[in-house]
Amino acid sequence: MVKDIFLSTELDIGTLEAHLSKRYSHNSLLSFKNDWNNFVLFCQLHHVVALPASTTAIRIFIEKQAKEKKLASIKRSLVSISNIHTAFDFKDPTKTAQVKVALGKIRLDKKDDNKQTEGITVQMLDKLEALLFHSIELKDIRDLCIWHLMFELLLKRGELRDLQLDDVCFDESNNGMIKLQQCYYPLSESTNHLLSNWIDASQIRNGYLFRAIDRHQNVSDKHLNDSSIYRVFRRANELLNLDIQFSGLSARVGATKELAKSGYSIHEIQEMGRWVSPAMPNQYIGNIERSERQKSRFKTKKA
DNA sequence: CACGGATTAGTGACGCGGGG
DNA sequence: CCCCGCGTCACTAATCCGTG
Repeated sequence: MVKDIFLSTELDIGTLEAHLSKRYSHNSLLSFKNDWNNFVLFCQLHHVVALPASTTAIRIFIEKQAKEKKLASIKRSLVSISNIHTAFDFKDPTKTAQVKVALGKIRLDKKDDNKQTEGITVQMLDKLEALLFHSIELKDIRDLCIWHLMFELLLKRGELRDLQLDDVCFDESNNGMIKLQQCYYPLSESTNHLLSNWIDASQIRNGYLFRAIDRHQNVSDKHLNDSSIYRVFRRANELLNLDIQFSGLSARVGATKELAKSGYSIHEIQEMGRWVSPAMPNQYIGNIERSERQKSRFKTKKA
């Protein structure tokens, strides 16, 4: 019986996908699968039924999970369990008051357990430029361009990865622009220069804008891998000799904070960063805003 | 405007490939 | 045979959007 494989901790993505009514992306399916197998294992250890699971079993499960997992992971595992119950037409055991209360407690305990990516600052970018500006190594030219471009355009990792040479264009005054989602984003003079350097040096004529380079300076024709973009930022860490850890989102986070400091409104930043909602820019600059409010209150008091 | 649900990002392990 | 830069895999965690 098909249900057996759902109770075996050996559920695979294909079987799972076949039983879900909605289509999901690969990563989502991967997560559902892992979460579910994890839950089944728990049920086996405690000799309780996983499908359908009792609401008490779910509660004890998440309370145990909370000891080692982040809140985001627990929330997602509830979603996974919910999905599989729905797929088999069982009543959803995660939607009960008992589970909600337990999750609420966990939420309070883990209020600040999600750490935010470290942002890269203008000063750091300047220093990187000073370090590598005269280098003729292809990799140096590429990475320097990536750091600046991602910062200036608030690019996500995936957006950088998918950029094509055709997305680079020039206005009447020969100023560089990048096309993203049908919009044109102008580049600063210095970033424009770094980009031209890269295009000249790499001799890319078409296709993906940023690509892998092996140590013999051979430029691949495929796009730069997600992991590689992450490594490009970790390289910035090493070059700057910093304690903090950068990641593929560092330019986006750093630029958001920098823009807020320069007086841009949340709405403007949201548009620049192509966020659909202002929630994320709000989160990134939340601390700055609060501290600014504190400062201004201090000023008025003094005056 | 908090939260539920879905997607994307982070990250170590491992392996590849070819010049030294 | 080693090494470097990268791609792939496999997983966890953070981001992000719609909605009520």
